[in-house]
Amino acid sequence: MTNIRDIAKMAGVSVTTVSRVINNHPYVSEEKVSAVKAAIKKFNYHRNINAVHLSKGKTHLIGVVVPFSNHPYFGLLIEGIANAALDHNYKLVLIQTNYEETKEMEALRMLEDKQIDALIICSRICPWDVIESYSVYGPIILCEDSRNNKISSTFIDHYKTFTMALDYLYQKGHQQIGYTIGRQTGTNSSQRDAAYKDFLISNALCFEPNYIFTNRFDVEDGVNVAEHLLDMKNRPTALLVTSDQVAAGILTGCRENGLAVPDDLAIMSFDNQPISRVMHITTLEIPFFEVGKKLFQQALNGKEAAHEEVQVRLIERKTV
Amino acid sequence: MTNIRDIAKMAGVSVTTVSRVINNHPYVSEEKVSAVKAAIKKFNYHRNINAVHLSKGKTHLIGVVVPFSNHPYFGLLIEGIANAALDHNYKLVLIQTNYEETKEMEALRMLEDKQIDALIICSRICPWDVIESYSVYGPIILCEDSRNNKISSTFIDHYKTFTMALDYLYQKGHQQIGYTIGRQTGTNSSQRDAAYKDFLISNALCFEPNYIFTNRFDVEDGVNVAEHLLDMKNRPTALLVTSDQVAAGILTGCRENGLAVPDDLAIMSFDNQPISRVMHITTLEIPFFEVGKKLFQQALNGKEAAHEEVQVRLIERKTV
DNA sequence: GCTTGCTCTGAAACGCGTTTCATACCATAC
DNA sequence: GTATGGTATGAAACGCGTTTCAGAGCAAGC
Repeated sequence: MTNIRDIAKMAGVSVTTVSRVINNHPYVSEEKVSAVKAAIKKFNYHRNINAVHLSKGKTHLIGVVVPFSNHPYFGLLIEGIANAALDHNYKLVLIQTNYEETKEMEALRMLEDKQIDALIICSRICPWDVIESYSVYGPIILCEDSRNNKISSTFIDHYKTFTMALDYLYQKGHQQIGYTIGRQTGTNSSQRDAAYKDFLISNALCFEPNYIFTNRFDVEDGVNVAEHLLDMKNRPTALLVTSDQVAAGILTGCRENGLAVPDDLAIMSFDNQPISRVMHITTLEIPFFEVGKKLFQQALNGKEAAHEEVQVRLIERKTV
Repeated sequence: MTNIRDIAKMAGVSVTTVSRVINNHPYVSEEKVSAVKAAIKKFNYHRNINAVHLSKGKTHLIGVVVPFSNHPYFGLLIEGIANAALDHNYKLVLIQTNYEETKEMEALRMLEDKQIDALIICSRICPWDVIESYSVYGPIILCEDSRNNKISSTFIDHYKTFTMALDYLYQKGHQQIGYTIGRQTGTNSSQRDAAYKDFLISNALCFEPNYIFTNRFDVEDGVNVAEHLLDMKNRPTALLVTSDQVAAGILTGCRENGLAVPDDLAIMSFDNQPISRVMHITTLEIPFFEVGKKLFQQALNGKEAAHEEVQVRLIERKTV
């Protein structure tokens, strides 16, 4: 393999000059530029990018931590980040954790080792203090409300959003409202839980533990919720569903079992994925591209912790 | 930042010995091992991974080219590859092309620059000869039948599969069979097209150009197909659909418009994604995890071109 | 006529871990 | 008693591009 010194020799210039030509530095005479370019072409020279990385201490690589890649929520988030990265000539290193803490630690260690310039964590398992301790090595951006912490974030205020959605359902006459959620831990979930409980209290409603369906991620989980509903004596009249996929499953399950939507059960969902459009599901739109863009922007700028709130938008369709 | 030489000095050993300790080389005495480990701990030393990459000429990074990240097909493929990568301590660099040739070229150039050890292309736009010309720089693996080329692949024989599916529909009494497909170009599509045309000929059926729906990727495209169908005088009685998402859309569209499935229209789909299970769509299962695993395996082994065929499996449900 | 400041160039230092090669010691093997 | 081979260790070379620093040449400004 030819290296920069070979090219310098061939072109009759110094290594510095070759480097300048490669990096479009202005102060190189035309003749040397063409001599270097000719040599590069002749020997099909390509700089060893790892040497560049070592020398510059940067890799133009940004780590993206997701629990799964095949879930539409994360797929869309990745797509949003990927598109922002494209524009800035950055590449993404995908770190799929399956929610295993060791994998998340590996991602943090990649930041420490300077294998990535920044780290975007779309969903976290590690505790705050661990993540904070790694933030000295480079920007870490989270996708959850971290205003109480020293880590940057692009987030949706799920307390506010959930409250808004619950109020909306309440105004439509619903008093028996339940919700489905993915995992129970995590900032987003606890914000939602808090909003739910506060809503019940301020409207003097009873807490029904079996109105809450946890670990619902997928269409099939949604069908399962619908089947559960059938067996309930005192069924909720409305459900807040934290993913369009789950909502689509519930809707399908209801239809198959003769439960009318929205008359027997109102469904309000999250995300506004294509499936919700097709199935006319009322949903709260998350602007994934905007989120992805902001996450990337923060990863790029780094330095001080910043917090970007993103607003959701209610899209009224036919399930409420 | 402390480097390996600092640690060597602190521990009173040579740089080589430090390197040996880090890499668990056997020939180091216990006392030196502990001295080095102590120094590493004391100074919180972490080796600069970019120096390792430069020195070794490897990055433990594998590039994965996809047109989109948010499509369930690619999401599942990525998930399969990511899981295989996890087991082997490799990381994935996600290169989203949006089917732009320049982006795919960038991925090839990353291989040339040694930024990635291998490249998996899930869907390709560049012509064969271009891809072949880059295969000298490292393993390139494709996700399409490349038995005619010098590039490795894990693939599904779409000619065989399509033929099988068409025969199945024919045996069920269908003579007016159409199909939907994503993009028209590409090996997979032309194999399918060839299978379709051969099927028509060998069964003495007429070619109806408007039985073919191109550029159908998503649920919404599926709904659109259903709406198209309504306007047709001489409607197909069965449709082969190359994605569960599209099939779900068609099914939804049919139901909304009073077209009975399978009586008015039979639907046979591909992938066996969760949505097809929930909606009881008859589909041809693609074993994504197996595909992902094999793709990764080939990327790892590299060297000579190899071809791995993967079989699909018919899953009979309620749409045929 | 002298200062300032831009253009152009290259030697040398820098970023840093791995690997080869040489060497030395000690213990079996014959 | 000598050859053989494993254990243990370090100096130096290697992978390679970027950047700093120093200096030369030339033109515009006062």
